[in-house]
Amino acid sequence: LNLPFPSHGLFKSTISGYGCRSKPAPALAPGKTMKKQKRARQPRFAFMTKTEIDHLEDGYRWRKYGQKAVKNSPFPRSYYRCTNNKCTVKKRVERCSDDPSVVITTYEGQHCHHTVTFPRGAGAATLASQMAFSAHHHHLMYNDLPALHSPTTQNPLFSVPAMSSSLLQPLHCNRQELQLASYTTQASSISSPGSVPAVDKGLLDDMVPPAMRHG
DNA sequence: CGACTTTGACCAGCGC
DNA sequence: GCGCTGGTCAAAGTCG
Repeated sequence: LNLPFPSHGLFKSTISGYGCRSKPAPALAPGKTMKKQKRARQPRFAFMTKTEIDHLEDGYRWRKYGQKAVKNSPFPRSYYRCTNNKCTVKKRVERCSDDPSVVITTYEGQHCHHTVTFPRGAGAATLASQMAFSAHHHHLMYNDLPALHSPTTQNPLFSVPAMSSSLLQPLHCNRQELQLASYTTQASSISSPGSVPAVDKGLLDDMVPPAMRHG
């Protein structure tokens, strides 16, 4: 699934000092690793989901590789990597410090494969995956969060003609980069087997790619 | 036993 | 230069 995430002017990539690391260098002492190296930055996008579930199932398998307490937030941030060894996509999951019911998921990179499976059936594509796809489809996600420290973030950033206003609500957190939009969803609608996602069919049809809908 | 999570340590970038 | 912070590693632990 090679989704291009165009770097919109507003979201001009400004990732600097972003952590990178290579394999341990042989010359290093045991237990010591070369932590970071310059690496081509990956496209990033994030979305907020109002849910009690920390780790939303999005059709991919993720392995957690770290968790850190972050400044200005009482909630830890979790780091996940796609378990596909050819896929370098990562995601960070944290809760909004202002609204603990809001989970902020930041994806970095692009999957080089399709979703591994939808355990609850292809028709039960999770809302998270819909969000992720929609991010690309409507170009509405906030790419490269650090770039959002722009004065323009004082106002709502997005108009989303394809989505109902009941699904997309402005959200105001004390973190600048979070003064964006959020999807309001029901956690139960995400995780309940066989339940209908909190989107109407027309919207779902618009959000979920054919490859995710078959079956 | 393999896949996954937890957790402390390590390291680079950045601001002062 | 130093301390803070974020991102990652990797060993140990947990689970099915």
